[in-house]
Amino acid sequence: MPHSTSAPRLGDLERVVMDRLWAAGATEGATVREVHEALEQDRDIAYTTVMTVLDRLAKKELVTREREGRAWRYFPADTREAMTAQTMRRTMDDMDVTDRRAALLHFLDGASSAEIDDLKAALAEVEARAGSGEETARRLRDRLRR
Amino acid sequence: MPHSTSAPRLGDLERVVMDRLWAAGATEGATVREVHEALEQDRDIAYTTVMTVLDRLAKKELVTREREGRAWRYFPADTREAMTAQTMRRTMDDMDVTDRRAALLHFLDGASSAEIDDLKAALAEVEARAGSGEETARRLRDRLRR
DNA sequence: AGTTTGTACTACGTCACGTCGTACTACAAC
DNA sequence: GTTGTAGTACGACGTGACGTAGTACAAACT
Repeated sequence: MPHSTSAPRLGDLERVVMDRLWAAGATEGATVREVHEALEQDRDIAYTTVMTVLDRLAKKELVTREREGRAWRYFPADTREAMTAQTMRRTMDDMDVTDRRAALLHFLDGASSAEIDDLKAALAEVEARAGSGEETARRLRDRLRR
Repeated sequence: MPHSTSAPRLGDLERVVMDRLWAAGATEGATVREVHEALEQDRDIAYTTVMTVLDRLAKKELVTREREGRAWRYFPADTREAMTAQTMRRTMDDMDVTDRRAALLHFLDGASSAEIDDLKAALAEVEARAGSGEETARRLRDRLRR
């Protein structure tokens, strides 16, 4: 049996391509040609290489695509922030961390004070939403699961 | 040029081996034999396989080792929690997240309320340490860098 | 001296990724 | 309608990471 790290990770080029899609905007998306033209400014890369990467990203469901004439238009499946958060969460799950408080403490230890402020802001926002009748994405998911 | 995702990731078996080391304890550590005997209970695995994995973990500096007679005794280089936090942090860096608040918000969205409590506890602890004269590891690092 | 214990080094299969080439197809321009 | 020209689909190759292990060889017991 070979290896099989649960979730899909991003390679270097894959990340660069995602960057382009995000730069293009979630609703605009981009075609292979557009991404290729953008990347070509910085590096020497074949059109088909970009195509392959976009294709693999679609298979991993990190991007979606819609027909546009004969071509496909690709869209990021998630925002950069959501994808990042998801990866972070998966890391914690994969590592089988039981003492999450300790893990988070270590995480904060590596954080700048600006980041800690960000975290407090995020926390406050979650609290606020919990206080009002608004349903967070998480709570919605929880509810649907039951 | 092939790919090169900045930081070392753990494969499945590597993680299992780390689990054994952590189970053995950071100060006790374990020899190849010990780890092998433990793993053998659950799966059919060669002694040398364990050795190779431990060797690679050492090269990645995820474990350290000390001579003990002819054998090596291996120790986890970090706690599970520290390593997890480090990986999470690296994820955020790698993903080039500018809007950390949004990322953290998404992270919290995937969190259970127990986890949120953990986070608040961790945050309070950091605050407390900042308030007292105690120096956190981060602040120490910051200071040394300047 | 023979057996055991342990390491070092090499090796092989597979998968993920970066990287393309080629074959084939619609659609447009002549 | 024949010739280009996008575009895609599919396959392929090289390399590094990992899981997996064999072999060779040194040290340590018996």
